[in-house]
Amino acid sequence: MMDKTFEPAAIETRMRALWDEVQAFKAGRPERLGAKPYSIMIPPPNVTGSLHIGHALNNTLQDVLCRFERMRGRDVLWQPGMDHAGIATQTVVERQLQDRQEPDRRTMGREAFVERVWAWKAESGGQILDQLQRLGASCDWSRTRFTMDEGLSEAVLEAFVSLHKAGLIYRDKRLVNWDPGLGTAVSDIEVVSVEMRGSLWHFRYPIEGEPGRFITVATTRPETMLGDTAVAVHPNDERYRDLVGRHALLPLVGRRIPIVADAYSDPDKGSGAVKITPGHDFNDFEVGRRHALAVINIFDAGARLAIDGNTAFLEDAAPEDGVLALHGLDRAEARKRVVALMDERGLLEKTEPHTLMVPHGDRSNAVIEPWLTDQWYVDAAKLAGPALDAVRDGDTSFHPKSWEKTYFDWLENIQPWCVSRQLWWGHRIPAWYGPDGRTFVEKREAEARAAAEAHYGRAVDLRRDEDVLDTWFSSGLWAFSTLGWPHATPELARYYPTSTLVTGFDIIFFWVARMMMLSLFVTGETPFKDVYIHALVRDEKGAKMSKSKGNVVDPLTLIDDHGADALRFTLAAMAAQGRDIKLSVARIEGYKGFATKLWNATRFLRMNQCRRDPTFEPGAACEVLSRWILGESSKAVAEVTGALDAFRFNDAAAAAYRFVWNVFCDWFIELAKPVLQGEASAARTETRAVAAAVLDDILKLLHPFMPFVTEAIWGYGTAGEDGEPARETVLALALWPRPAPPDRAAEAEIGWVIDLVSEVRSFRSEMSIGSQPLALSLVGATPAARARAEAHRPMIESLARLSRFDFVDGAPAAAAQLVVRDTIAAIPLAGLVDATAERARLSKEKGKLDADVAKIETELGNENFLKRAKEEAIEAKRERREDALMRLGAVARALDRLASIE
RNA sequence: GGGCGCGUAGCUCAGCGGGAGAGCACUCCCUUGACAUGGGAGGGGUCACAGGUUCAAUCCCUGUCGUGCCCACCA
Repeated sequence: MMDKTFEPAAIETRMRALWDEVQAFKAGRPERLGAKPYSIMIPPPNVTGSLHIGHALNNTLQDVLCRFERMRGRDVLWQPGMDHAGIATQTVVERQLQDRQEPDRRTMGREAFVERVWAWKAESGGQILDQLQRLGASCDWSRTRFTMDEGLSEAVLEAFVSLHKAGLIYRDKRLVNWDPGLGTAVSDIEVVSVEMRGSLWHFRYPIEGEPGRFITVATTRPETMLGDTAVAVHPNDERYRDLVGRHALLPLVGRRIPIVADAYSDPDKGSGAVKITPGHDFNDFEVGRRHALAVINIFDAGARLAIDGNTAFLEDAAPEDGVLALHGLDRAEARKRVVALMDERGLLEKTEPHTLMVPHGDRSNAVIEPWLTDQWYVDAAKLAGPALDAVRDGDTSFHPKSWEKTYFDWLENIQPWCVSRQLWWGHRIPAWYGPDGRTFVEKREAEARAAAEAHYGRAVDLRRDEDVLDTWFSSGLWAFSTLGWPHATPELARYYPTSTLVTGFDIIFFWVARMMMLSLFVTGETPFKDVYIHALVRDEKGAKMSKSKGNVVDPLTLIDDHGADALRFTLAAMAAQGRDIKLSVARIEGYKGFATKLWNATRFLRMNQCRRDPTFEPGAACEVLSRWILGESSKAVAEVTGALDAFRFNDAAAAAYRFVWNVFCDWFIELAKPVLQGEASAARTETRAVAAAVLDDILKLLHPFMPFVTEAIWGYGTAGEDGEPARETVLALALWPRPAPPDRAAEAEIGWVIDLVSEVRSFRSEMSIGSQPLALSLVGATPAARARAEAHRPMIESLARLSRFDFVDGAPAAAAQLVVRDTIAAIPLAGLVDATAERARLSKEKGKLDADVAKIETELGNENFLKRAKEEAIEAKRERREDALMRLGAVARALDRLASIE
């Protein structure tokens, strides 16, 4: 027997053990090898990660799909795993070394440090996988992969080498986004612009050969002037026309720099003349290229001034006293000093307050410095073509479709992807350099040696590239590397391309687009058929939740407090929202109530011997109530199925909720009580079986959303009572119900009963009658109506709380009259309410009906409406008019009768 | 500067061409043997604003206002 109260925590632990025991989530179960595969690759969480609310949403939706497809009989692979998260993990371990006052990474050396990271992973990495299981994620946990494990590392090497051989990966020296905090290059999408308040300094640069004449340039970054190699003005700018081709003398540095005409310069900005620093500004770099300007790097890897002994800086320069003393200063300090020096020399024209967008590293939050270095790049523009075509041609579809525009816009304007990182934790780039700097890219050192030997004609010493790859490079291979690629495994053949990718829009660029590009290049196939993009869970201000802001809602706490099922149901029900979800705890509480409701309804059915009957055939049900609830159940099955097929998680959840609570519990169980609690009869036997059968369908419908409570109620492995057969399988592997056609006659009949009961309840409440029993008479009922009333008499008497229920020919005097479809029900007023109250009630109803009828009449009187509207629309309107008129007539007659009594 | 959203009941949000919905909150009634984590009945909305298309607009189009996000190389 079930526990009296619903305790999610206990159930969750037990069900996890059960699924584990029967290996419910294992892909490739022998009995399903003939079935169509369905596969989802989990967006691999960071190994350093712990479950946040975004993961909870993302994985709930994936789990809903996987459980749904599994119950439809598909062979489901939900591939789990983790990402090595280069920067995040290296940072965590470095911090740990610092906290424990151990030698830092440079002191311990690369090999020891990497070993240390592995040790950290073994000890405290990957807690998130257990947390996902607490959420109920039905991944095939036996297949868990890690981007740094052996197989995936091989895939990375293979992909890198073949991209290189195809000329799609190359090494280049150009400006990169340098993160001085982390000491590594990052890609452009890892840079976020932050609005900051700063100043705009106007500097005077003396014109060569014309003492006393200056050209004024405005800058937000005074310290970079040390690296200036030109001043640019617009070709059409009259003010400066005579200066083009001449030179300015860079103050403090004494460098002679040309004044060039370039359309990049905007006459309306600042002074119209702009200082050009090709070494530390992306635009200036381009200007420099057009005018063959020198590129001077004035910073070291930590963005400190590196000018002393800097040959590029010192060439053709004669730094003033004190300038070389700035060597080693941080950017911010250098800025102050440069401004002060310029001011002292009377070369600071003015300083204006200015707001500007400053690039920051998304991980480190350090100000990014454009810096000239050698890095590895992926030729993304070339890879983008097939990735664009795949979506344009519909091989891959986004849901909602509107995200395709975002995807197209980005790929159409894509820049080379910088994939090298100056870190130690990650996939080391398989490139070796010969004595002359020649590069050999091979999967293994031995192959590189062989290639080098072939090239040089002798064995030479090779030096391996120090850098590792961007974490997103290995994530980009995830769709197939997890299945064993580059080996032709049976899993690869069976589950790739995958079915659906579920992710948030914030990683369309980072991950989705790159998986598309890399998968298409490597496998020639689009990695997934459908991409479902869900909302981001944000805080109440619409900001991303983050630990540093302290605005996170911990899903594990929510699970502790309300149960995983309630959290999951809430997330699924809210999945429709556009781009923001503001999670409401009240809503979660509400859905916990839903799980409790299901629990208690089940208890009631068990108490009333509603057992599954294997011989029961739903199609052969005789009772109207049976046929009705079976029809309603079918409707719910169709709704939930259709909604899930279309990724409308919220509609699916709402349809299931409505059916279970508002139809099954509120009406079916209540209507069935007289039979269930009555004497033995064929009707009782049938009702019990029907109740059990519909409950089974309910458990199935809800299982994708609330796996724990439904599996617990399903009761696999627990003894059936009173000869009830034991379950053949766990619910997770049971088959999804198939809808049957609804029974219109039963629908009309039970609908009438429900309306009658509702009318009586409404009357009782409006008239403040309380709970005392009422006498009710059907007035002038047709034989059919009479038969119907008789058939359901026990239900009606019990739900409407009637002391008497009979039939009369004419309306009794001093009685309230209720209109129920085509029937009038009369309740004697004597001793209950006075005629005034009843007249008020009827008048109110009449008012509503009058307004309704008037509105419909107007529409039906409109010729254009009749001429142009759809047939169904007109017909529906006519039906509404008939119904309203009928009710209005009854109400009017009742009012007349009241008047005649008084 | 471009792009994409959103403005619907007190709150959080669904709906998106033909009768305005849910959860929570609120009011009233009900401890009837599944559930008071409950049951029943209610109140509450010119669906941001202004035009337009249509027989018909919360829903489609245009604009305005408010609000949020993404992208962008501006001194």
